[in-house]
Amino acid sequence: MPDYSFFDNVYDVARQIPTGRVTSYGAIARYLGAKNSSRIVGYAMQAAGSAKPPVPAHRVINSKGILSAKASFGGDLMQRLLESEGVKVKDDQVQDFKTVFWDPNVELAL
DNA sequence: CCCGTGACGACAT
DNA sequence: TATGTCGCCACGG
Repeated sequence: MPDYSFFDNVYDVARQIPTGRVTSYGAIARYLGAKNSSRIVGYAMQAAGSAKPPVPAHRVINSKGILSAKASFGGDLMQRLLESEGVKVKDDQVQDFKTVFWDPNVELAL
């Protein structure tokens, strides 16, 4: 087994995001007990492309519900993936964000 | 070991 | 309300 690190915790939570739902970096960070390390979560997601099994990084966005990572996916790929799962996106902003929002602190109800 | 980087978040103006 | 700045901490070089 590889060397586990904070990234692995992030990936583990991200993989539990149900289809058609999204969550925020801060929510994951908070779930991991590092609410002030929201940036680290985003940093981890950037490397998620090399993670296995693959992580649905397109379901992880910022607390504003904005596709801040869209640029990293390339073009409108991220938006298309979300819409493909039933998440409506308008101008890089998730519609009904509070409705599709999936909070690990609540759903996983530790 | 020290420095720079970053897909964020909260607060200050 | 909108824009700008600071803090935060893991990872790589």
